[in-house]
Amino acid sequence: MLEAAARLLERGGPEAVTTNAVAELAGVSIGSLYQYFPGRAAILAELIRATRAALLTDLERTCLEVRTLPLPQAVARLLDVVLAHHLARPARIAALEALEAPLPLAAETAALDRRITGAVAALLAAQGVADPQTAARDLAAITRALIDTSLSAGDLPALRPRLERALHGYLGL
Amino acid sequence: MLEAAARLLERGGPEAVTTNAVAELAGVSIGSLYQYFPGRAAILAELIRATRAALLTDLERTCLEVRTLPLPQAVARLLDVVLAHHLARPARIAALEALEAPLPLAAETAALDRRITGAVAALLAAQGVADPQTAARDLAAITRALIDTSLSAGDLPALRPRLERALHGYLGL
Amino acid sequence: MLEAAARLLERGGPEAVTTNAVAELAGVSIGSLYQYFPGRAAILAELIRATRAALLTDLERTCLEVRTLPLPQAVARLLDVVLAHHLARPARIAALEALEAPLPLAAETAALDRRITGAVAALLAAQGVADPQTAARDLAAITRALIDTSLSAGDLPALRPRLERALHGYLGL
Amino acid sequence: MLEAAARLLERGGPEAVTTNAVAELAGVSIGSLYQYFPGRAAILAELIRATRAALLTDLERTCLEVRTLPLPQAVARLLDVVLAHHLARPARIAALEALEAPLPLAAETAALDRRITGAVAALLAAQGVADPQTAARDLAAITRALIDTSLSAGDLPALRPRLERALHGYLGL
DNA sequence: TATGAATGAGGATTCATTCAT
DNA sequence: CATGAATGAATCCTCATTCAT
Repeated sequence: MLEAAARLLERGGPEAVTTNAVAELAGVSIGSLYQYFPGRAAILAELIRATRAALLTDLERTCLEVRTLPLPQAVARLLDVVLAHHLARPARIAALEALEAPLPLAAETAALDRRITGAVAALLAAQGVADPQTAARDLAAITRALIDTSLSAGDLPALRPRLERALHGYLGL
Repeated sequence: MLEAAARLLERGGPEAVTTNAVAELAGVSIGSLYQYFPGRAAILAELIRATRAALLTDLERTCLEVRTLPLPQAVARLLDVVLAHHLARPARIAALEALEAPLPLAAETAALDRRITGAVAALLAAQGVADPQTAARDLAAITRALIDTSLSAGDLPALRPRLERALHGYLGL
Repeated sequence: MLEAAARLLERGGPEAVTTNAVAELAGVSIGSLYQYFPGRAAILAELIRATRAALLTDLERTCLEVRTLPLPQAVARLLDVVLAHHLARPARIAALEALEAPLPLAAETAALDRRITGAVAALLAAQGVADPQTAARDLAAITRALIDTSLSAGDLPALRPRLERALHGYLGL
Repeated sequence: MLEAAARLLERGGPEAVTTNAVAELAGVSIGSLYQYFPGRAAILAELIRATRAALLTDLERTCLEVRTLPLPQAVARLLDVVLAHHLARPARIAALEALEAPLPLAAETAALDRRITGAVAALLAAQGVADPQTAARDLAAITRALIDTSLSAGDLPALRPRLERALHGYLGL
């Protein structure tokens, strides 16, 4: 059912994710849908949460692994993870991000966000970066933005060096 | 009527922009609304187009003015324009950007986008930047992304130096 | 539309009063129904209110008229009014009364109720009846109850003397 | 399960008595519920029937006991029984009565009703009351009505003398 | 040109009931 | 016998759009 919701979101935006459409595409009845989710909002929320949780898992592990590397290499490794995350299901991630802005993020998802930013911020702090919280947030924003544009322009493969230039510039490397 | 639609969009997101709500807030009848716009989608499209056109006007003029300046100063001047554009009505611009992603951009708006990117690209080309089209697109994406995060984090005033670091880094300055 | 709702209520009880059924029987679209009533509950509430208001009008006038009559005659005149009220649309009144118990009476309807009881209580007080508020309430309850039973037993025409015996007994006449 | 249904009925009215809610509150599965009752309506019907049967048992016994007493005392004894019946679970009885009006009384319940009325009618007939069937019905209606109003007004304790005045008046005592 | 009442397709949600395990 | 996941008809309600005045 989440898979169905994600597919509808990719194809037609948030408005296409109707409870009936999700149920039909998932091959279940609306009744069943409501046995697993309290409502439409919960489906979208869970979609966001699950995606975030997947990224967090990968990112936290990597942050630990690269803690002792020089900053440029550490950044490169984090980029590997994030780019892989987006490349797995490009349209889906983009659509979910567009969804988040207006939505009042569920408590648990907000917590995941804080943990993601926190993990990166800890890494930056250990490397002597000033205001690591803000830096982590900014780097994430830049990364997401360039991935999204490249995605719709179709030149994701060539993005990497441009993205690294921006991030290194931000970090003063 | 566009003003009414914009206000509703800021307050309640896309779902709040119903034809009836727009008509009421604008102080006209729905009948009249449909005499000026063929439908709900057209209102949103025009809202995007008008905002884009305003930015284009400012940017094109500035691009001409800074053509002979060294790149860092030129970038600084363009940033002045873009930041002013966002600061005038922060919530509105953010909401409109969130709106664009799923929407199939109208032909005219797409053309405006191309002119905006083109103007900046011409400037970059004149300064010897490689692949100026892509660079213009990327710089715009970075700028938008950092403005949006800073907006929701509430530290827009302190954004400028961080943003310039990222852009300079991207341009290899 | 209220007429349609009332008819459905008579025939099939509260559960038969669905918004779609009301609209269809009234010969309008559901959309129109929602332009005149904020929701299903409002239709039922208005039905009760209107019926109460009609009774109040008749009863208040009669209370003034009979103020100087001896109590037995006054009671007889009030009974005329109440019986006429029920006989006009017997099933409807009964159904509405069954509806009221669980419903959280709207403020305005509760006010009407108080005015009805108040008018009768004033009359009783003027005649030296003890605890006129409670007496007014009790007399109304007895009257309603006997009308309802007689209605479903089909012997309304013969009810009058029995009803008067009960009321006179209550009042100690 | 009947107990659960009754509790739900008291708390939230007929609409709160959903099959799922009954099953959950009773601590059984819906599947089991449907092994004991053919459907939702049957639960409500049985609730009414059981309550009626309990009253019938008490009333029939009492009718026999008071057969030789003078009418006022006999009435007082019957009132003892009926008032005790309501006072045991005031909200439940009131809710059940509200439920009966629209419902098509099951055959067995209607039979119970006839036996209740019949028992009282026999008593009245033995005391020379005219039209004992109708009288029994009317007395029951008056009693129920005054109990209900007093219940919602919260002055049940003080009801007795008022109720007896009405009943005695009806019976011409 | 302006109005706004009317329309009805479509969306979210509930709940009585079934049936495979 | 018991279970409870699955079903889908039915309900309330919204909102884009039309059209007679």
